[in-house]
Amino acid sequence: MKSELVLYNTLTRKKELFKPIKPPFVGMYVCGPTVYGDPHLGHARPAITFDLLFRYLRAQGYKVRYVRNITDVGHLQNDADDGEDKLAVKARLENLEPMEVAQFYTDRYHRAMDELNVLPPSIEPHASGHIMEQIDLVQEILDKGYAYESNGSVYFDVEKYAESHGYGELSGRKIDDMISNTRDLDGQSDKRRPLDFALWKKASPEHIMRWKAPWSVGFPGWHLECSAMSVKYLGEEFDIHGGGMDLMFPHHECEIAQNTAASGHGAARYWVHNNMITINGQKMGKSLGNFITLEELFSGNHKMLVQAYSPMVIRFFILQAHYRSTLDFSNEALQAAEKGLDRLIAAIETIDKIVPGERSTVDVADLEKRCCDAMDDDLNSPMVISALFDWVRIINQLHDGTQTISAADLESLRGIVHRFAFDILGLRDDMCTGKNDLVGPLVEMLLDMRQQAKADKDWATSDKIRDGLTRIGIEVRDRKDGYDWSVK
RNA sequence: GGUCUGAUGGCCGAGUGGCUAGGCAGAGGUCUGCAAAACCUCGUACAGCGGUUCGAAUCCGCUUCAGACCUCCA
Repeated sequence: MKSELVLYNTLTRKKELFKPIKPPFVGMYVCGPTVYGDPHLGHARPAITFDLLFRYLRAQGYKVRYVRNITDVGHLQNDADDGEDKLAVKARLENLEPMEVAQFYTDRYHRAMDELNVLPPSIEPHASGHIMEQIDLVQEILDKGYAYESNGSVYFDVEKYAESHGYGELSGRKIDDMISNTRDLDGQSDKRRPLDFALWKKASPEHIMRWKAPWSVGFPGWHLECSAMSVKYLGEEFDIHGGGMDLMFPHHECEIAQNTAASGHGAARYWVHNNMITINGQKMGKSLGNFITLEELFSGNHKMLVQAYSPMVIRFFILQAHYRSTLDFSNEALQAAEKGLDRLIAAIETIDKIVPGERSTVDVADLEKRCCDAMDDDLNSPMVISALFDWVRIINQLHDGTQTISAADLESLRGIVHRFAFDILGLRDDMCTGKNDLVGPLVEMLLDMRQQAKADKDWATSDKIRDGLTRIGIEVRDRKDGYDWSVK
């Protein structure tokens, strides 16, 4: 296993050579969705980013345990006012059991991920199934003196913690700035200081998701689950922690503080953060009302969309940008991605039609090197795609006979392209879905008839067959010595 | 207000001291019965102003603009 992979570590703000704690094993934790709404375009970015990392690590021979949680409890809607749970609010509105809501959206999330060809994680723990672990962690932090109980709730004592540890290191914040910036006049809070965050909240009477703990009947704070579950499944120290950049503060910062308070050190070595998707230059968000769900994207059913975009187009679109850059959404950009993807997939299919020659006029090893180098350089998927496109041209030239390739090189070309396009980038060839055993011979019979018509200069018949096939979604491409066809 | 990013050709998007990113769109050509596809050729893009340098889109400073986080968010 060659490991030249370099990852940008938010913790050090540098690209670092990735060295697992215990090779060949790699532990990776990624913040998953809060299942109180439909999965949207924003969910696709981290899912695909870390799917790419997961796939690449596996391709490198690592045995990866990938943990991605489901948040089905515990994200307070508003720390200051009613302290109600997002899921509970949604449940009351829809008159459903909270778990029913969570299950519904979890299923929809899974379906969308499946369509995007995002591999399921090794473990997908639910916050609601790990209340005990979270209570234990709160107790540990209390025992270490970094938390205090107040009226049935437990808060993390940020200032005390900051005396001996760095709070704000991940997000690059200074505690003094934070103190001077957080002058909330919230007199009702049980918190001693505004910076403190909840580890356990006492449930108000109308709060329906609640568990018994030593301090009160209540529910865990919203940073706790990731601390508890990552350590439970990956150990007190593990390799990679991922998530969206917006989670850097306060979520991940608090996570580090919780782990450090309990065990003396942070849990993750490499913190990897994907950037956001923007719409017209603006972040997509619930409050902005400009978010597009994945289902709307796949169906085209949204006022901002001029057409439907297939899951693979979305995936390809996302992979065409580096994960740490913002990616601006537009119909134009998505349409460009769609056409590019079609051309790429068509070329990959063309590989199988290339007739090998005596010797190669092309350097297949160069493609592999470019792809590997790009992936090793902090998962530079746009560079991988760029290399593949250079080879789209070469593949077409090989097919046309302006270049030649030996049988051995052809086999290795096929292997490299499939490995990077399908196994690592996770693209799926869904262009030949219609090419089954029944349709194929039928189409070819028609096209043979068309060849005969062309030979007879019977253009009327020839065009009738072509137009008819085009109408039902079969594209015919004439060649000097015959034809190619594909299902659009 | 504080902290931090970013500004690349018509659009999307890599790169980051000297050597073509790539895709989409556009122009011309080859091929073709026509068309499509494919292939070939084509764009003097790096927000502005200074500075460092033999040389800067790439480093430094300032200016302008945009965005993110500080509150739930992927």
